[in-house]
Amino acid sequence: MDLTFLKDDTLLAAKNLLGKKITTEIDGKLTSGYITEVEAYLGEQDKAAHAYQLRRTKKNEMMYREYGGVYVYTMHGHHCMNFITRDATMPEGVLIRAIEPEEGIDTMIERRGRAVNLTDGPGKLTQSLGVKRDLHNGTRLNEGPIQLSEGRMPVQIIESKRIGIDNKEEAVEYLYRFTVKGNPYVSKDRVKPEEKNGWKA
DNA sequence: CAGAAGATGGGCT
DNA sequence: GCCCATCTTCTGG
Repeated sequence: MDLTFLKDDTLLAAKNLLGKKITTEIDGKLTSGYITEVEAYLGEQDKAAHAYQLRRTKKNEMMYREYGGVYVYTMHGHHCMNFITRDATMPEGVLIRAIEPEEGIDTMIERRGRAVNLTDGPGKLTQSLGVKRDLHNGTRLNEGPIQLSEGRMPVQIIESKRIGIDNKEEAVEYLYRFTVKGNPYVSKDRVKPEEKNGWKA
C-alpha cells in the first residue's frame, strides 16, 4: 500500500495507523492483526522521545531515516516496534502498542506460551508476531518480513496520555496516545467491547 | 474481582 | 544508572 501518509504530520500518521493491518512472515509462520493502539513520539521537541533534542545514539540511529522504516528497541528484555515517520532530519515515529489478532493465532499462542493477552501491549505484540530487534530493526515496511496494508476503520478514536513516561515533565501531559474506542485489545485500561470491537463495518 | 507492589531485565551511556 | 514493560503475588472490598 501507499505509505506516504507516514511522511507528514506524525500525530496524523499515528491516527491513520489505527486499523491498518500488520502482517509478518517470520520463521515460516504468518501472523497478522489490526492496529488498535499507538503512541506518537515527536523527536526534537518531545522530552519522552529517544531522539529528544536530536539525541543520536547507536540505539536510536534508525529514527534518522526516511519514513517507512521499522525501529525496534528493547526494554526489560521485551521488544518494542515503532514505524518511522517524516524524513532523516526529523527523528519522529509511532510506537505500536497493541493490535487485534487476526491470522496465525495458534502461532501467537505458541510464541507467547499462553492463550490470553497475546497482543495487548508493545512487548506482547512483538513476541506474538515474532519481531526481534536483532533481525528486524532497520528493515523497511513492505520490503521485508513486516508488511503494512489497509485494514479496518475505527468508528471513533480516543486521545489520551502516553504510558510509562511519568518522569518526563510536561511531555507527560501530551495526548499523543490514540486508541480505537470500544476495542478491548489495548494495553493498561480494561475496555468493555463495543459492537464490532469499535470498527466500522 | 481489581489495583498495587515487587522482581525481573538488556542495551546503552 | 537510565528507560516507551510484563508477570506474579499480594492486598482489600
